[in-house]
Amino acid sequence: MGVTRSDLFTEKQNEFSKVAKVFGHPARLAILEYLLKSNSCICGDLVEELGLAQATISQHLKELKNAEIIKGNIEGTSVCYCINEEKWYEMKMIFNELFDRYPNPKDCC
Amino acid sequence: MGVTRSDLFTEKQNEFSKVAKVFGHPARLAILEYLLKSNSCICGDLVEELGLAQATISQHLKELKNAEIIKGNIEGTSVCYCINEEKWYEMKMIFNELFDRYPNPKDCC
DNA sequence: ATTAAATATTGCAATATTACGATAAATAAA
DNA sequence: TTTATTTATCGTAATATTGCAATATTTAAT
Repeated sequence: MGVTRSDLFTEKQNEFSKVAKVFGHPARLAILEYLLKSNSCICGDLVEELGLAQATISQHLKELKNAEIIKGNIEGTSVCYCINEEKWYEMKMIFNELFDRYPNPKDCC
Repeated sequence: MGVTRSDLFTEKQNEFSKVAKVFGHPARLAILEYLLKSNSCICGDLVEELGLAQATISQHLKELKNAEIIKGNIEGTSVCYCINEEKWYEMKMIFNELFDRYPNPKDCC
């Protein structure tokens, strides 16, 4: 066993968790924060900045791209990465939708 | 190797990713959503509701509790779980802090 | 055409996560 | 005290993730 039972959950729950999982690694957060302050960068910048191996950075970039959180534009031999604006706002929205569902006043045990 | 290089990242990044990781499984989202609508519940409710084994639910509850996202109060033979209000608002805040860091107007590649 | 530069992919080892049956622990009810 | 109820923990198997060296791929420059 040991395989996530996606069949038991809603499409929304599976989608949300997939996005959240991308935030669930400090290297990917560091990449996003670097992109937030620099607007765009190439893989090599991140290798220098973060101190992880090039292959590792590339892998994290791939996951961020798969989740559509970032976009990559080929520019010569390098790839210029930046945050995907649409997805960013969509994420902001769905996270807030969740956070705002907390009942107020609450009545806890 | 294969062990996360927490030493390379900031305390904030490591903490944030730890919280995000908890959101990164549909079962835990389902648990939180159930708690949001019912205000409180016991482990058995979730076993029925979600269809995962009791041991599995208990494990997910443990992770949610470790992350301080939920609290558990012993009531007889059962444990009443509910959302930790303080942590909930704290999470809302730190996620929004991240999302709001997106530069506008942006200048992408 | 060669060489250089940048990124992606492959292959592998280490570690972490997920799931569940079995069992333990703790309290309530009889 | 015995039994029932509820949750936690243990043990284990399957799967997923992380990291990096080595290599492949792609385009630019010479």
